[in-house]
Amino acid sequence: MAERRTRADALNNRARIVRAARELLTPGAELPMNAVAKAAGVGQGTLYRNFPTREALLAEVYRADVDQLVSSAAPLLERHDAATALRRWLSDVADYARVKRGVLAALEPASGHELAASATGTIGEAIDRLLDAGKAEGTVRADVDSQDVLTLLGFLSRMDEAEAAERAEHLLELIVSGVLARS
Amino acid sequence: MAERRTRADALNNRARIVRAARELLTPGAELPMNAVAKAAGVGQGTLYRNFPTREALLAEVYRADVDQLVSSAAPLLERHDAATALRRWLSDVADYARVKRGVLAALEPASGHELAASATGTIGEAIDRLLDAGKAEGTVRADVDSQDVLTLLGFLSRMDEAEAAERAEHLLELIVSGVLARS
DNA sequence: ACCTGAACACCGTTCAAGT
DNA sequence: ACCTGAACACCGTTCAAGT
Repeated sequence: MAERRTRADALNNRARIVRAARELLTPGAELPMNAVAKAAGVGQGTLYRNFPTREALLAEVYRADVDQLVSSAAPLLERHDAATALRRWLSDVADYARVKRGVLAALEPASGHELAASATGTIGEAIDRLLDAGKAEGTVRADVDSQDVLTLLGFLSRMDEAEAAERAEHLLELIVSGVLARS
Repeated sequence: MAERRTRADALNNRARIVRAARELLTPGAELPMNAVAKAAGVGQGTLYRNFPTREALLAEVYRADVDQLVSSAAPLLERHDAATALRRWLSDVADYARVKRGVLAALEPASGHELAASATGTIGEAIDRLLDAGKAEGTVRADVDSQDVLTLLGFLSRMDEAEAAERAEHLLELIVSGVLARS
């Protein structure tokens, strides 16, 4: 079981791919795979071995941001009732998604394929903690799971920029309202 | 203002394009524009003059179906309270969207571009009638409009087949729950 | 007036050949 | 063991040339 040493150039390439992707992701944010490889100065094959799908690449680019969102859930739960904490946390996530388009879409586990490893796990767990607290309070519907919420957030983050600016906040309010229990 | 006569071959081509598109749209339902032109036996230019966007083409393909959905709203409102009518109608639409993927996505007016003419108009009006009846009853949130509902339905209809089969119904229930007023 | 289809400018992805 | 980049098989869209 000796830890296989990864070659230094391989590590280096991976880092450069992630950095290049981050730099290419800005406003309207298309992200052609070929463009990433070129900007990173690697062959397309290298890109694909490191990141078999665009989602895998995006998940890595946004890992730090996502970790921060995940860890912001616990403090909210300490200071507020669960319904409020949930509402605020989702609002934060939506704000974040508005500037960094495609984050949630990358995290949302696309039907067939394996739940994209740790990132999806932890963000799913954060949502579950919020939902569970709300269910214990009786303020969140018992039949809602983190999967539902992630899917709905994924929808919002796929809206194009203009539409999101106008409507995302209001739609999130409707979604939250649907997740909360009738009183 | 004399009505300009359209050439018979042009009318014919348009009809063949629509028919070809309908036949190509089946299960997993990709719809390459080139494939439509080829199947219709016309040049790509002809396709593009008749239907500048894929959405325009889809809207035409599904016009009859959409008309039927639109006209099914009124009878529901006669027989049920508005909340029930809304719920049933949305459920019908979702069922329909599950077999004919992409219908709603075609109708949802994409941010910038002009509301795709009559179809969007009438389906929007059908939703508004349901919502207005609900608002009069006090069972629908006052701040919801048909635009919101169409956007949310559009999301659902863009899920891939496997995910839709598993989750669409439940997600629709959450959405309806969000649209209804707190009691 | 309307049509055709070659042509252009892109994609994502693979894989033989190199080091 | 890892890399490169040419090559393949697609897209959507345009526009010169035809009828």
